[in-house]
Formats: sequence, C-alpha cells, structure tokens
Amino acid sequence: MTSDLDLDELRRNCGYCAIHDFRLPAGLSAGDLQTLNATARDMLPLDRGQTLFPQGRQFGALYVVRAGSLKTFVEGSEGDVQILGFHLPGDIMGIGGLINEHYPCTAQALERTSVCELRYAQLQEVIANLPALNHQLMRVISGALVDEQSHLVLMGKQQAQRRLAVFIRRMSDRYARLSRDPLALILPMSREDIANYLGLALETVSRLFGKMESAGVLSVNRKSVQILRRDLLDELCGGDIDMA
Amino acid sequence: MTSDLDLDELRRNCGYCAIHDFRLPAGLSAGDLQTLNATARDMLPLDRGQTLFPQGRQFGALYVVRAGSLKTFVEGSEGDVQILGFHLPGDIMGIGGLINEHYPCTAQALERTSVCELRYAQLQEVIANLPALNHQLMRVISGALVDEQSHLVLMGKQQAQRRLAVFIRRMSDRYARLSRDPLALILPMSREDIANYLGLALETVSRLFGKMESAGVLSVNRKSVQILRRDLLDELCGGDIDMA
DNA sequence: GCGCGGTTTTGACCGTGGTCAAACCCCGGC
DNA sequence: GCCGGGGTTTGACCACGGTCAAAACCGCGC
Repeated sequence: MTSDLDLDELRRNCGYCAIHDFRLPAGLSAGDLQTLNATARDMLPLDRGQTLFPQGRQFGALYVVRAGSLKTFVEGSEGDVQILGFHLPGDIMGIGGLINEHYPCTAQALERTSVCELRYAQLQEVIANLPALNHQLMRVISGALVDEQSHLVLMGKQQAQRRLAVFIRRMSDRYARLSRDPLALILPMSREDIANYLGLALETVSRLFGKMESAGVLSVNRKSVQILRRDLLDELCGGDIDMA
Repeated sequence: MTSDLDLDELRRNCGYCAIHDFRLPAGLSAGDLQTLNATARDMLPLDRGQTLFPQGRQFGALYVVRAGSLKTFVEGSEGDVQILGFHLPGDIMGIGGLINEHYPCTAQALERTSVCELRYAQLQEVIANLPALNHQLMRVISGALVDEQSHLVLMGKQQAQRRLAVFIRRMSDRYARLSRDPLALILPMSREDIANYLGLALETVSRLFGKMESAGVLSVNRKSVQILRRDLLDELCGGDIDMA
C-alpha cells in the first residue's frame, strides 16, 4: 500500500517532522504516519516579527516548526517580558494552551519561518484510534516539561557565565540533532533575547561573549558563534545536569 | 448501577482525587471513575524525609498526593540542589519520567504523606478506552507545564520581595482550592527550601518575612504565616501574570 | 559613497542580595 | 528542668551583575 515514494513524500511533511523531532522511538507505522499527516496543514510562512499566536488567544491547534525559528514569551501587565524558549525545526508549540483553552504565551518568528498546524479537534480524533501516537504525544509534552525544568535549574542559582555556557552548549546539541554543524552556530535571536531568556542584562551577555572569546573558547561575530574548544565550554558548564 | 453510596466511596479514593484536583471540567462519568479507581493503588504512608522516587530511577508510575506534601528537586553532580516544586494533595507527580523512562528528579516527603500510585502500563490500557480521561490527563500535564513557566517568569528578573510575595499568594490560592483557610497558611517546607525554590539565600527569605511582617502584611511565626492584608500582598506581587 | 537606526560593545558606577558569622529560639530528649 | 542541636533571625561586609551612558559597529536604503 505504501511505496518507497510515498514514504519519501511523508518525510517532507509535518507528519515526518513530528515523528522525527518528537524524538519518538519509531513507534508508528507508515499508515499511522499518513493518518497523522492528513491532520497536519501547512501555513503561510511567517516573516520576522510576526506572531504565530498571541498570548490569551483561544486555543485551537498545536504547531510544529518546519523551518526557521520562533521565540515564546509572556508579557506582564507592566509591559515586562519574559522569554520562555526558542523553537527550532521539529519543535512542537502551543501545548500550554490545553489547560485552560487559551495560549499562555505569545509565539513570534525570529526570522522567516514556516510551521504546520495540527487542529486539536482533529488530532483528538486521530489519537483516539492510535494509542501509539497518543503515547508519543504524551512523551513529547513530558519532554517539554523536563526541558522547562532544566531551564529552571539554570535560572536558580547559577553564575552568569555558566548560564551562557550552558545555553550555547544546548544550542549546539540541538543543532547537532538537526544535522547542522554543532560547532558553527548561527543564532537567530538577538543579544537582548538571550539575556532576557537567561535572566541577565544584555550588557552582561555581551561582556561574557567577549570574555569567552579572549579565553579561546569561542569565536563570536554577531549572530555567528564558533565553538573552538568544546572541552573548555564543557568545563564552564560545570556539573550541569542535562535531563533531556 | 452506581448508588450514592458508591459515589461517596469514590470520593474518598484516588480516582476522585485525580478528578478533583486535575482541575477537570467534569468530563468523566461515574463508570469512568470506577475504572480509573481500579488502576489506582494506595501506598504505605511516607515519613518526613522519605523519598517517593529518586532521580534516575526507572519510570513506572504516576502518583497523586492524597494527604501531606512533598518537594521535587534535582541534584547536580557537585551536590548542588535545585527544588522544582512543592506538591499538595491532589497534585500529580512523576510526569517528567515519561520522556526517557527515568524520573528526572527526586520526590521527597516534607511531612507524613500518603500518595496513591497509577501504574503507567495499566493507565495506558484504561486511557485507550476512555478518550475523556485521556484528554484530561493531557490537560493535567499541560497545566504542569504552564505552572513551570509561571515559576520561570518569577525567577527571570523579579525582585526578591516580589518572588516571596508571589510564592505566598500562590500557596494561599492553592490552599483555597483545597478548602483550607487561605489566610492562615501552615507551610510544610523550611526557609531553606523556600529560598532554594525561589533562587534566593535563606537569609534573604528570613529578612523579607520580617520586612513584610513589620509592614503589616503578614504575621509570621515559624511555619505559620497569617495573611493580614491581602490587598498589600497583591500590591507587592505587582503585575504578576498568573497563567494558571 | 554616505548617513541613518538599530544592535552590540565597552566603560564607570552602584545597589541588591549573597556570604560569613554570631546570636537566638524553639522543641525534643534525657 | 536542663541541655543540645537544628532551624531561624539578625548584623556587617562585599561582590556579582545591573544600570546608565557613550562609543563603535554594521547593515541598509537613498
């Protein structure tokens, strides 16, 4: 029923995205994939700065990043912003909206970005007949939770330098999983975004980049970050527990 | 089939716990409840300091707090600890273990505590036949994620005083949901735990309690915290976005 | 090429909250 | 009752990183 060609086709759509980057242990059949794919819908690409969904909007769908990147953040009543995370291809977004029917944060593109949409109503129907997919979705959500917790540990009492070092190492690891060069990062977010995400001032981030550069760990040029000495970087990260 | 008496019985077991404190919108029938209840298993009560599950142990079950309280924390290789959360009756624990088959954190009782256990293998079977329960479980996990995010916002760039104020307000809200007096808190955790959880030094927490007491907001005596002026407390919390 | 705006870097200063240390208090055990 | 010890409070000092300000850099449009 499913030829090699069909599978190839699947590999280029969101169904495959989801499978691949949900970090699923290959629990789904080709047929499952097709069913999942039928519920996925491509969307118009977003330009830099455009929002995928704003904080407070009625929940309706999950999204999977196909290309590009986004940030999610919450905005306080006093206009203060806290960035919650950065999202690369394969990441799933919008899970927080499940709990009370509204997205708890805004998702905004950091560059030209395309995503595909999984209408939740449809997804529910599909899931009801596919226990494997159901379990995998659960795992993905659990993974998101654990990622948040890792970040929390970082924000707890870690030194500024360690925060940045861990941030870079995690980005490197994520790039590796995407088959990008893990030693030549092109960071899509601004210094201000990084600083906010890490709970630091942007000047501090800038200074630390400088410091790590003169220490020979990195070579930094605006958005481009080369990791020259992974061993030293690991040292700066210290006994960081990475739960993911 | 299900008399009033039976329902009363259910109200005293974990099935009801879960329903009630999962913040579910009454999507489950009495029959569903009974099925769920059949998978739940009471455990021996834990004494203060005993661990429910240690970081790294093979994942096998979710747990619902029935009475008492616990903390969850991760331990770094250098012996450093970060507390992730405090868990009161009705809270579900162990979700993080789904992603990679191991609990990512330790859960330890803060006082004499009883929980009940939902073996995940059994739960999965039950879920497969109960879409409503499945959806609710998803919502619970989503809620846990959003709670983590709220905490992240707090740890981001908020002043020490605001952190403590928000912490107390959240505890008050949780007590209210448990039908406890929301203005007379008995906190089961130590100052050190609070400080660690909030990313502060325990001396700072102690000082802030003192400060809020002389400001007439609270009356503090060891583990007992009375909220005297909820309006002032709210003021200290500022434009805190509570996503839950 | 030139000039403008946004981002990043660098510098000087300062404040919040951390660290170290001692006193204190409460509760339990003997 | 008395003593002992963990948890908590209070005090003095200090450092990390934040804030304010200005300069430098870079990309982009005209």
